[in-house]
Formats: sequence, C-alpha cells, structure tokens
Amino acid sequence: MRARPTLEKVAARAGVSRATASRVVNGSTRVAPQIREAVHRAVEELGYVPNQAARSLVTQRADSIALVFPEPATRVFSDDPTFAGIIRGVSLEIEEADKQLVLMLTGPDGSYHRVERYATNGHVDGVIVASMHGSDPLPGILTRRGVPVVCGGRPSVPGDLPYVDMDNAGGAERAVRHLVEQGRRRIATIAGPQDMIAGIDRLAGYRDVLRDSERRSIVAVGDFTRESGAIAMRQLLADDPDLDAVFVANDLMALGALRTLGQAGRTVPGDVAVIGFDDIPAAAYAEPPLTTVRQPTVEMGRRLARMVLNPEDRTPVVLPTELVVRESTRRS
Amino acid sequence: MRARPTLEKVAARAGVSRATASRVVNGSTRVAPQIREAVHRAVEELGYVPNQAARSLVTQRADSIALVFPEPATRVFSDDPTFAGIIRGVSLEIEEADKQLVLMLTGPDGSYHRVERYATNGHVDGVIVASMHGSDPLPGILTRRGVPVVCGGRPSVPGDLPYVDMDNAGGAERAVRHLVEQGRRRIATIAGPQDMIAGIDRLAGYRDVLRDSERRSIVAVGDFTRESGAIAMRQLLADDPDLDAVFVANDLMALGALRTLGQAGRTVPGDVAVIGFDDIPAAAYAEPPLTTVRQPTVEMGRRLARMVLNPEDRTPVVLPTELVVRESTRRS
DNA sequence: GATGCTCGTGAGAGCGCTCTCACGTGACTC
DNA sequence: GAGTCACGTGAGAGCGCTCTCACGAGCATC
Repeated sequence: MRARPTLEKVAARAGVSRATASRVVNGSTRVAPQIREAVHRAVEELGYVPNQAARSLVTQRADSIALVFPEPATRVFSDDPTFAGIIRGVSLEIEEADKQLVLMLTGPDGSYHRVERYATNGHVDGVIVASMHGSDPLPGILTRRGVPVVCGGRPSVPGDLPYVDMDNAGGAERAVRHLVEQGRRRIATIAGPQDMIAGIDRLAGYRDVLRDSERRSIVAVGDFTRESGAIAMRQLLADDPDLDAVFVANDLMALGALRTLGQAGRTVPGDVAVIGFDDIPAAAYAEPPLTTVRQPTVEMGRRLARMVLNPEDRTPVVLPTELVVRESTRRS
Repeated sequence: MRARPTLEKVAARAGVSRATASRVVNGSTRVAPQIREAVHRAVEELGYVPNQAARSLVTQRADSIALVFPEPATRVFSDDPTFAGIIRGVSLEIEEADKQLVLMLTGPDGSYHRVERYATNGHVDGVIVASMHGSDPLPGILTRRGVPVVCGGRPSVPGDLPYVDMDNAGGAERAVRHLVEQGRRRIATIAGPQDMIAGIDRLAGYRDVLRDSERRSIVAVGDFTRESGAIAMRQLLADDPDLDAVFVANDLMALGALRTLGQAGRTVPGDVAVIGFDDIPAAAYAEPPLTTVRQPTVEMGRRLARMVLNPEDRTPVVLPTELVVRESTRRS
C-alpha cells in the first residue's frame, strides 16, 4: 500500500502494454471495450492514481493555475469578503476543469519574484492576478514569459492584457444618481485608493454624476479599510458640516463612516444618506442596513478562471453591478 | 526565450557536467568556488528556472502542501474572517519554506474524493484539513495512505491525528465567568453546530461555568452564520424573556443576535449583555462594540503549516484564547 | 486474390532532473 | 615513496508517464 502502483503495474495486471493502459486512463476511445474494461478493473484493484509529475514532465502542462493576490489585496484580505467570493468562484470553475488552484498571497516585500519564478517554471498553466495595484508589473512580465495571465480588475496601464472587471463606474453612477434623485444636495464621497482601478473608477462615476447635476464634489480618500472610512468621514464632516449624503467606495469604509456619523450625532438616513459598494453580508446587517452596489464576486472568479483556462478568448469582460436599496438612503 | 533552458544547457554553457550544475543549483557546498560561480552566471544569463515536474519525478517530493476546507467551512467561508486568517498564516509559513499552497474548497457533494485522489498522487507533501466537520473521514484516509495530515481543530474522533486547536472551552469559560462576575443571573447561550468541535467545546465551557455557579442553562443552537444567530436569539427570547445575558459561540451569530435584541427593544448591555467569540474585525465595529474571545487565527495557520512541514513533531497544540472586553458587557 | 484502408495495439524514445557510483587528483600519513 | 584518504567531478541510470511510429489484423474495393 505504501508504494503507489505505476502504469506499468496496471498494464501488466491487465495484460496489455503500458501505452494501451495510458490510453484507457486518459479516456481515449480507440481502445477495444473488453480491454478498456480490463484496464479499468486493474486500476480499481490496484488503487492506481497517475503520477502528476511524470505526466507534467512529458505533456508540459501542469494542470493547475495560480491565483495571486498582490500585497494591497493581501492586506485587506482578512476582512473583505470580496476576495473570498473571488476565490470561491475561481475554485468552483477550476474544480470543474479538474485542475488545481495554487494560492499566492504576496507579502509586503518584493516577493513577487517568487511568483514570477514559480509561474515560469512550468508549474502552472496560467495565472490570475487579482485586484491589481494599478501598474503592477507582474502581468506584463509573465505574459512576456509566455504564461497566460488574466487580471481581476482592469489594468490601469492600457494594454492587451485580458481582464475581468466590475462595472465600477456604472455602479457608482447609479448610486450617486440615486442620491440626487432623493433630493440630496451636498453629496460627498469617500474614495478608495487611487492606485487601484476600483478606487479610480468609482470616484470617476461619482464625479460624472455630480458634474451633470451641478453639485460640487466633496472628496476624502481611504484605503478600503473600515478604519480609514471612519477617519475619512471625520474629515468630510469637518470640511462640510452640512453634507447630507455620502457615497463610499466600499462597504467596509461605509461601515466605518456609519460609526463616525453616529458618534457625531448625525442620523442615517435622516441627516445623512450613506451608500456603500460591494454588498458584503455585513452591509445588510448594519444599523441602519446599508444601501450599496452589489457586485458578482463569485461570477468574477468563475470568469477569471474560465478565461485563463481558454487562452484563445481574451476579450475583456465587464460584469454588471446592481444598486441594492436599503434603509441607509430611505427618505423619511 | 520561449523554450525554457534546461540544466543541460546551463551545464554546457558553464563547461561542466549536468551533475555539477545540479549540485550548484541545489546549493551543495561540495563544489569548487570558481565552478559554482560559473554555473551561477550561466543560470543568470540563460534565465534558467528548474523544472519542478522533473524534479518531483525523481525526488518524490512535490514541494507543495494542500489546505482543504471541507464543505461546512466552505459554506461560511465568504463571511468569516477566521478562515482568511488561517489562510494567511499558512501562506506565510509555506512561503518561508519556499513551498506552494494548494487551496481546495470541498463542495457540497462528496467531492472529497477529488482531494483524496489529488493528495495521494504525489502532488502534495502534506495536507492541512481545516475546521473539520466532526468525524470527517478524510484525515484518516489520507493518513492511512501515507500522506502527512494535520487538522485545524481537534478531531472529534480521538485518535493520533496531529492537530492545532484553539482553547475553545477555556475561552468560553472565561467569557461566561465574566458574565457571572458582572452579576448576570440568567445567562443563555447560542451554541454553534454540534458536529464541529468548536461548537461542542464552546458549549461545554458555557455549561461548566453555569453548573459551578448554579444557574440553569438556556440553550439555542445556530450554524455559525449571522442569520442563524438572529433566529436563535428570537427563540431564546421566547423561551426566557427575562434573560439578561447571552454567550454566543461566534461573532457572526452574535451580530445577528445583537440585531434581534435591538428589534425586540432590548438594550445592550443594559438589559442584556452579549459576548461573542472569534474577535473578527466587525466585532469592534458593532453597535455596541462586542465583547468577545480573541483567537489567534494567523498563528493557527502558521502552526498548522509548520506541523505538516515537520512531520516528526506531531504533538497536538492548543492555542490560548483571550477575553476582549468591550461595551456589550459593560455594567452601566 | 491483390490492393488499399482503417483501426487497435505495442515498442521505445525521451521529457528534465537527481543521485549513486566510480574515478582522478592532491594532501596527508608512516 | 607507497599507501590512505578525503574531495570534487562526470557518467549514466532511471523516476513514471505520453506519444509517435510501425505493425498486423480485419474489412471493403475492384
């Protein structure tokens, strides 16, 4: 039981050549039924499992793909269910394709050399780089090395890198328009990091709508953490004590903002309406429940995986986002 | 640049044999300095990266370890930062050991056959099974197949499987004792799933303290989700409208309970004191901030990884938990 | 009945690497 | 100065698999 049986053993037991056994194991149809049967039985009896290393060596495929979270994503990782959704989606799709998922969380140091090494040594058939830090060089490097790469989130440096992105700008626009329609006059925003495409696009969406509705923009910037949202909200309140709405670039920061507003004695949605982004589970449980923009994270993961598995179709995908109205913007 | 150079090429360029080149690449000391230099230069110039498949084939090692989340964990995965913490810890340690992390989320179907297959085909040097569903057969099967396994959370079926667990019972005891000390009389609990060791042990801790303090226990059971916490709280309130404290087996359910309490017109901590478990980031941001039991998730991940990487030391580890007192139990 | 197919099968090379073994060299011992 | 002993190096086997190629059997064609 200790020594795992080889194809050779299986072939011997089934009374065929190794080549034929290999054909059966790999599901070739050009094998006589009774022989196929015999080989299957031998596989069963011996508990044969193909050695992946040997297989990879000759096929030059690894049957696994890497999912890389660069540093800024890793930092937020523990508290942002968005990433968990992406992982799940990727995992589901990978599983269906009977491949493996290698997860790499990049540390603060330039540890992406490790990723580069790993991805170029034939250990992986493709790489998904999630939630990029703007001009991350990794996707470019890997592409040049001949490794299929797909980006989660549109790369800020335009190129022909395939990507799957959320409709961040569209979602932001709908959110801010919702505030305008509710008659809010002074609509502020807590933007995300401006070196992340999600941060940039959501701010752009906000700006576009405000410009069209001839309101002035009131902006603070956070880093997508709850804490930074709380701090940014304080700033905003200091900048414009009369603001009556805030569009926050993600839910985590919105939760922080909600807290600051409470401490400042502002009611939500009475005094100030608040909209977040992401629709994390906590949003529905906030006090008051948070209006937010839902994004299909699991679907994003699936698409990323599908794209990296079929490198021929490299046309970018932008997934729709959806406004979810809850108490935090209800007109009293 | 397309075709990656082989050791052969490196050896040729450095003017040595393949064997020597291999020695240098693998850091053997028994090589003359100037030759080592020459090989290093050749590696550099050609951009040589060892082919892992070929290496694995001969060494019978895979240099990667699998982290498996069985179904129940997977279900909660997206919203429970505990898992993210474990992943981070494992990832950090794996990275230091220059190995790879293969993540496997088990689906609802019996898809752990896939895990079994994968782990036994030599693709992996060890397996970490996280947050087990009580009597999960997987660790046993893999161990029998000769694959080093470490469990995250003590297996409910006693055996000699190595594991890393949190001090769940101890944490629960401290939490409930805290409530007793505050003079709470009717202390209820929302327990976790009773087929997970964390659920069982936390309930046991609660029961032990109550017995000692001669209070009767009031129990509802949830499944570690926010929603189930809200529902269980409703039940508890129906069972005993006069309860003045609840120890909830995890923070997510505690958040749900907090909400139910608010809707039922109970103040926290005035009418009812609430304690959670886990100390997820959201706990500090709850209204009121939640007293809870902190557990070292990242450390757990690190220990798990270290344990599976050094299969000789298989003595179980129980990590300490710590009571974090916040507003939700503050005596007014 | 000779020719040409298709189709199932086996022989064997070779993927890129590690590691054992044997060999040659130089330093040391007595 | 013969014997011993490191020590660095190279030759070569072989890890377990896939895949090309050649081969022989069976069948249809004229």
